[in-house]
Amino acid sequence: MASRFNPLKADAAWQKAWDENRTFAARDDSPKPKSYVLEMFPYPSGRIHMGHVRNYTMGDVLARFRRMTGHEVLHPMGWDAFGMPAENAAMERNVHPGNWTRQNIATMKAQLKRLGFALDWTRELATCEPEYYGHEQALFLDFLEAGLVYRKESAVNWDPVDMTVLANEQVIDGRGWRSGALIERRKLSQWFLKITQFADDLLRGVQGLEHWPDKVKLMQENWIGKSQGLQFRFALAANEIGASEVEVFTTRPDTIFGSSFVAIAADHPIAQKLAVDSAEVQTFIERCKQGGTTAAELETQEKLGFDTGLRAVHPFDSTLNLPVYIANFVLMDYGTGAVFGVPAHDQRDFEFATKYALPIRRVVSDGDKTDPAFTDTEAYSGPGTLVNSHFLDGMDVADAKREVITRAEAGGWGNGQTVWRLRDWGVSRQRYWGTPIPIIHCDACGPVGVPRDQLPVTLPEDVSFDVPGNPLDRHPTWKHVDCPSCGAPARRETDTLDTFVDSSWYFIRFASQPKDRPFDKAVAEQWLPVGQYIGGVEHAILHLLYARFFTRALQHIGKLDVAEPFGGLFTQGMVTHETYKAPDGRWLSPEEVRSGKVVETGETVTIGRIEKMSKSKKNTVDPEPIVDQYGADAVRWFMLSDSPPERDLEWSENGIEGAWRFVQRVWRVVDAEPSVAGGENLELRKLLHRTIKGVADDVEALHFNKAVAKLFTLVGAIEKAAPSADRDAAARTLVLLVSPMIPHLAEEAWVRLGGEGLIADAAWPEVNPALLVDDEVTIAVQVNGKLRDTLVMPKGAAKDIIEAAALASDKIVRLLEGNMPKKVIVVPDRLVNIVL
RNA sequence: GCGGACGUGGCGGAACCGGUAGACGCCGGAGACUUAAAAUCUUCUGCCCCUCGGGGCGUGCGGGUUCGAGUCCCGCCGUCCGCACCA
Repeated sequence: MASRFNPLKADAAWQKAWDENRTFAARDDSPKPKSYVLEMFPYPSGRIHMGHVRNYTMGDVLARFRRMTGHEVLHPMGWDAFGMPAENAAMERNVHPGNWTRQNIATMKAQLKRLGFALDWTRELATCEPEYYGHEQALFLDFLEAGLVYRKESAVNWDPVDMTVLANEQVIDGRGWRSGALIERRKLSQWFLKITQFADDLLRGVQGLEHWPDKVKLMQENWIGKSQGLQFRFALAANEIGASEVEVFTTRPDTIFGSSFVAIAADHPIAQKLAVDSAEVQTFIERCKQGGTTAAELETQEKLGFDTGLRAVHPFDSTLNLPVYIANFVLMDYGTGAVFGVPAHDQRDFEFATKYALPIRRVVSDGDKTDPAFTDTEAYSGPGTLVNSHFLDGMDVADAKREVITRAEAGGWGNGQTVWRLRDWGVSRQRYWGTPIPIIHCDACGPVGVPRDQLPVTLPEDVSFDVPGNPLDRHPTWKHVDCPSCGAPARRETDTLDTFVDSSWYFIRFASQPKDRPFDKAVAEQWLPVGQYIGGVEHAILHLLYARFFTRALQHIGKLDVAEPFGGLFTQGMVTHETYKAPDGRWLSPEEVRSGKVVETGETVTIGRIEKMSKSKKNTVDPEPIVDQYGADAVRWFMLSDSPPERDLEWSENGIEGAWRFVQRVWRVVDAEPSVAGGENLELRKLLHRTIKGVADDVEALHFNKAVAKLFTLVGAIEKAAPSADRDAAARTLVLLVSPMIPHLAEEAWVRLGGEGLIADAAWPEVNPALLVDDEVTIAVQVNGKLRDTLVMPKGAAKDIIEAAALASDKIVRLLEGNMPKKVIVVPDRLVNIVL
């Protein structure tokens, strides 16, 4: 008798069975080939959202599939548990960040469990626990000892009301996002990690990441931003402030004879010196600092310059003196904070020179124009031959660059130089809810590392958030300690580490978690690198770059012999939903809307763009009630259907309904009475084997939507097939094929079919290659490239036989009207094209 | 501005290496079962002509290469993403 699959009962029962059997616990000592599947661990914000569900479903399918294909799979889960939201909650609701976070973790863990993910919960970790961050502190000290950590004064965004440092994203129109206070630039002593020391390695390493999306690789390359050129000094003509030279960096030393000015940043030391005695300079510098740094503002912002009266002497022609300007477009923190301007060959310089009537001199010919007078309306920055450049004339750009660098080095006034866009990583945060930086400041000894036997430096629990500022800093006792070096009274560092540090090595700790050290080298190396890492593109730059840096830094100090942490990377698309607005302009949630009307008031709703689910637009769908209603399998199936995983998936009621129907269809197929009739069905058997092969290939390539389509086709074919032994076999195999995607139903069906053990431990079905080849093929018959007929022929039929058959077809005979074709093209097993 | 991705029915999307465009799903139409509904099943469903045979058009637009182009080349248009005064 046909029954229905009841996810309410099945989900919980099988989740319990997997738990009790420790089915998904990864064994370090397994002889099987190892496979590490990892999704980016979540921030415990409160509840699981659809983005998590999609992300973890994809990883789960791959993890389960890898298990079926004979791998020992590590598929762990943990919590990126430090960060600002916990402190915000503490301030708003007077709860302790730790309680708030741990409560969220408990909630979200329960939610994840209800989706039946094949996770190794024995390795669960939370970055906010001393068992994790204590080891991070040890790594920090390792890096400190290895010279990879240093302390430097650095400007920060300071909110004077909240008395805290803000990230750039938290500064909106120059004001603190929370307090609304005008933000000050303050200089604070901060800790930095020397990521720039690895800039070249990180850049070169990108090339080797074959299983990363090109897009992400490119973003990393651009972020690292390598520029090669010449750094050199201009001598300055005698002047009142006693500056003798100004150093500039250029990627176009070849154009040196086209330079007509030097420009320095507003905060360049020379500008600062000039400002001391000049109100005019002070005013100009102030003006430069105004104006935002947003894209739109920069686009429209005028190039401003101030002629300092200083004159720079051209290194190759001492009779040539270039005016030195302070300019608002020169950045102090890139290169040397000073540039020389070549208006003919740089658009920005061109605009500046036009505005201040500076000479524009052509030194690179674009092929036909060689005249020094430059009359074009925009700069020419393409390739060409040097002209009007003395000894460089006739060289191409690359040769001229080399020549100038050689001469500069020989003359002792400059050097070939590589400049990076990448900055060292400032990791100090003036916050409570983060990893305490294990440093003690002593007046006599300076900053001293906390002795290893005193780790972890734990966060004090008794803190209050009713006053703005860093609770660690105003804690009555916590920071008062003795210097480990000289014993004098000293102060603890009260800054904590950027949470990106926490996520820079968690994947290593997952692979190996001894109590007494961050990880065991040999064990971690068995699992690493992560075979497949899955997460959102929003982490394409920072997290992935920091994790790559950390791994290389660990390799550098000999702790781990792995260069790249993530062998394969996949960035999945977002889950989106339509947005709705009431007539008064407020956003409406999907539950408030039915058939274009506001449920309560009957007002007409404006349907807006399809956007990423977000609380502010109210277009979120909470996964939990959906799981309640349809079960985990339907939700999982929907997450995999239709949209390619790298693209956005639009949540829809119809979509989840369709997924639910599919789950029940599979159940009905399996639930059918076994055949007693026997008999065979070769077509079905062939389709089955094509599907085994196809689904495996698709899952391996993360093309879940294609795998889903193939499974739909197979289910449809089984439904239509008359009872036979082949049909029974197909139904049984189907259960194996869908088991990575809808594992609860698969377990339930496995029992019903008399399968042994858990299907989670079953092997992926074998493909019979003989069944993948067809002995008959359909051949398209075209006339002048247009399809006119099809023929069914034995596979591998000879060309002349196919041609004869095509020409003999009724339709073709009619179309030919007795004419001879000019040409007949035959592609064996594919098509015939008759050209008239 | 620089860099990148993409553009296929009403919708999400398939289409290996240039070889039958629209698989599969959703929506929609018609029908079966039912007192009725739900569920389920059958069937149709790119557009336009047409007398049932069939014909024409069709992968953002305009060209080109080819026996043959969604796929390759050139030029446009549009959407999205990243970076951004980077010397």
